[in-house]
Amino acid sequence: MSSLTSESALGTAESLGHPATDEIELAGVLQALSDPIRLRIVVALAAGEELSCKSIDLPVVKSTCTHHFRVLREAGVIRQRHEGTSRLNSLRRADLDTRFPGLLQAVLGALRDS
Amino acid sequence: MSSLTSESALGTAESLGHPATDEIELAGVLQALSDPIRLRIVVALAAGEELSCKSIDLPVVKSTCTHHFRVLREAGVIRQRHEGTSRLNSLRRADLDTRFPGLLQAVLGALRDS
DNA sequence: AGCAAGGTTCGATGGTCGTCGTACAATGGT
DNA sequence: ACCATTGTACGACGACCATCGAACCTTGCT
Repeated sequence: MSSLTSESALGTAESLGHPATDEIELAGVLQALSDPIRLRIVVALAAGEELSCKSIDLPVVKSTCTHHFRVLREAGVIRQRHEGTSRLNSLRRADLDTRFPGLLQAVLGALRDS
Repeated sequence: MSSLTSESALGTAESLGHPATDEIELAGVLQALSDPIRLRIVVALAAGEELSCKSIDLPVVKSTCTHHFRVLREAGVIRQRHEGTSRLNSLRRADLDTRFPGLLQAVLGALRDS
């Protein structure tokens, strides 16, 4: 299912299962973005700053939070890295723009209105 | 679940549960587009012509086909109308562009490469 | 009237998803 | 050393989803 099998996705120092840019799949990204909670996460990250899971307040418990961040990470939407006890998340904006030009911008634009 | 309760969505002459333009929801559209078979349908309709269900050949049986077209219709991605014994489908391109500018174009662009 | 073609409806099935709670792990401060 | 903080892992549960087959409906043709 996951297709996180490439070297670049798993091996390197600090990463935990990020797909390479050219491995990001459209259906996967759309799927990942089709959940309201995950859309909120993306909106929060759209400002550009790295945010810990806890700093985005969501109406779900911790373990569910972990789940949503993992879905976004495995789809290639966000990047996660460890920093002390927390995990910092950021949007893979450049990677997404490379792979699917205009997509993220369109989604964020649609989100700004609502 | 469906939120297809408005007058404009259900009542009129030829329509069967199309959401009004301003009722189209982003998460619903993304969800609808997150299935490979439905993406194939969208690609086929992107040329601009109305197509019957049968004229798009998909690796599923009829009833599954009906299911996918309904998902796309209820999400506001396509429009369906009766014509004789068949049902003609078309992309709601203008409506989607109004509601989520650039989104459809980005998706279609991403699809063209793959 | 009879029939073929194109779609829908319904029930069933197996798989995935979102959610939770509990237990666990890692880090940093006191 | 202890503990609080932050997050993960795992198991469970209910809901939803994609798929199929069979029965049915509608339209158009002969």
